This record gives sequence, structure tokens and C-alpha cells, in this order.
Amino acid sequence: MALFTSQGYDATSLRQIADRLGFTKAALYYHFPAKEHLVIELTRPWLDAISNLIALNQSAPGMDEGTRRRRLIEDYIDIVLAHHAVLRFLTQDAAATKHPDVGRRALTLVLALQDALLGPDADDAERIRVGCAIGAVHSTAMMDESTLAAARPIIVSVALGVLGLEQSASSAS
Amino acid sequence: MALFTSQGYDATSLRQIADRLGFTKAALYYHFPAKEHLVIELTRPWLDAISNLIALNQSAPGMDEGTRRRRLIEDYIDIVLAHHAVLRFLTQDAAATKHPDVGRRALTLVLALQDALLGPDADDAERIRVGCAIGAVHSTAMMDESTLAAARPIIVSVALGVLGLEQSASSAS
DNA sequence: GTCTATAGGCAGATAGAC
DNA sequence: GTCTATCTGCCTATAGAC
Repeated sequence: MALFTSQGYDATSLRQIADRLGFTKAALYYHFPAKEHLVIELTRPWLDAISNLIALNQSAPGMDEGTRRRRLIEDYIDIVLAHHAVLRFLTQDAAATKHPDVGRRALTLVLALQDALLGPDADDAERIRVGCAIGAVHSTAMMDESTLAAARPIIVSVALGVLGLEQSASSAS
Repeated sequence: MALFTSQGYDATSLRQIADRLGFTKAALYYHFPAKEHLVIELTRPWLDAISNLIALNQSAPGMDEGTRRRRLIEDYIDIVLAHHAVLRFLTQDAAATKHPDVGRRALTLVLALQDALLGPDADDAERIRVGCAIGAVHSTAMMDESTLAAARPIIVSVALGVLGLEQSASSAS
């Protein structure tokens, strides 16, 4: 992950990875059938987490719309913060972005999240605002791990503000 | 640019570029000394525009802090919208991100913009908010050109809101 | 499970004719 | 300015010994 993130997927060779891990390229192929499976497995936990989040959200019972959206964006922020390294990699790497099981899947999931954050009858302006909110959340990919710990409440406040869901109390997850 | 954006820099070969342009690899090398110069020239206008913006902002005379920041973020939004294709490419491609004259320069410039959007005595929380605002602006990279035309006022409103610079009237640039 | 050795391909870049 | 032909190198992936 460190190599992929610092150099990009295409620019990172199996030789470099094997050297870092202390064995040879051939040994890598005993554990993974191809290079792309390395990045699939590295990103799967994050993708599964989002997939889960959306599934749970859809099967939610009759719940107030405002709190539903608030919980959704807050939970997404927690996922993004928990998988910081994955987001940093994915938002930067075009090669990963193009892969069906990685970037394409990520795009589909984020678009689904975007839809879930909208009501069924939202206009283009609201779509753009939601896109901005997600962009603000994803800006954490650029931050270093140290400032990230204290960042959560601020990110939550910004995202809720952009979405028009401000609320002063009860934001613990 | 189309090939770089859709496939990534590393994954795009000079053969593909030459084929698309209707001549051969060797002819490319008459006009550009190396592959990396293609991406340098493609991104230079955007980078120069930001560089200019920051330089002009620094040499501004005694001006109200609020309007200074408002103008700065609005002008940046205009640059981002005008160079939409460049931003889309740069935010996605790790290979470009690593190049000193492209991604590194872009990072330096965006950080300088971030500093310029802060007062000299801002805390970490304010830093994060500014980062979120820029993230929201950069989310336009994900939008398609059609919805982009109508997006400007919404982006401006979101960014000013996150920065705490809301103002109802006089937002024409 | 890890190794050495190598196959097979395509990349970026150059030489030199026209 | 564009071409054909080619060099050199590294890449992913595989074969087969241990």
C-alpha cells in the first residue's frame, strides 16, 4: 500500500514489492494470481464497508429523513477516517480508478451514497451541494494522519452545514 | 489529454498518442523531448493561472480581509471551472502527481492558496475547514461538463459557507 | 512456500533516410 | 517534419527445482 500510494499502481513493480517484503517476485505469485489482485484485496475492506453502509441505510425502517441523512453522512465520515490510507490511494491513482473491481466499484458506491443523501425529488442544485459535501469529506485524503484525529467534529460540522442539516447537539456516533 | 485522463499517464503509450494524432512515435519526439513534457505542457496553463492568482493576491493593497478572501476563493473557482479537464486529470493521476513540475508544483500552489485563505493566526480547526472548502471546489472534477455551467453559484455559496464568509449580494466576479 | 531462470512482450527513446 | 527500423531495458507472468 505504501508503495502504491507513493508511486502509483502502474509505476510500482512486483520486484519493488517483493524486495520490500523480503522475498522474490515468484513467491508473490504463490499468494496472488496477478498484480491486480494485490490492489483488489487492499481496497476491499473500504469498499465493503461502504456497500454495507448503503445496504443498512436502505433497509432502515420508518425514520425521520433528517436524522437518516445525518447518520448516513456521519457513518460515511467514520468509514473514510478509518480507511484513510485506502482513500488517499484511490483518489490519487488513475490506474486503480479504471479497474472494474476497484475504482469502478468505488465510483458506483459513492454515487449510490450520493443518491441516498438526496431525497427522491431533488433538483440539480441539490445534487451539486451533495457532491460538494462528499468532496469536503474526501479532502481528508490530503491530510496527514496526525491532524486527522482531531478533524472529525469539524468535518462533520462542515458536511452537515453543506447539506443543510446543521444540528448543535447529539452528534456522537 | 483525453487519453491521459481516461487511462492514466503511465497506461497511455506514445504509440496510442501518435495513432490518435495520425502520425508516428518518432514524429512526436521531434516536437517533445520526452513523454513527460506532454503532460507538463498540458497542465502548465492551469498551474500558471493559480500561480498568478496567488501572486496578485499577495501584492494586493490594503483591502478588507473578508472581501480579499471572498475574491480569492471565487477567482480560484473560476480557474478550476475554466480548466476543468486539467483538474480532472490531475486529481486522478498519481503518476502526474509525483512529477516535480506538475503534481508537486500543483500541491505547493494549492497549499499556498490554502495559506492565503487563512489569516496568519489561524488554528488547526480553521485549517481543516479551508481544506474542506477546497475539497468541495475540487469536487467539480467529478462532474460532467453539462451540469458544470449552472454549478458556479452553488459552488461559490458552498465554499463561502464553509469558510464562514457568507454574503447574499455582490458575488459577480 | 520460496527459489533461480527465463519466456514473451511492449515500453520509451534514438539513428538515419527522405 | 515525418518516416522505417531498431536498440535497450524492464515489466508481468510462468516453469520447474528444492
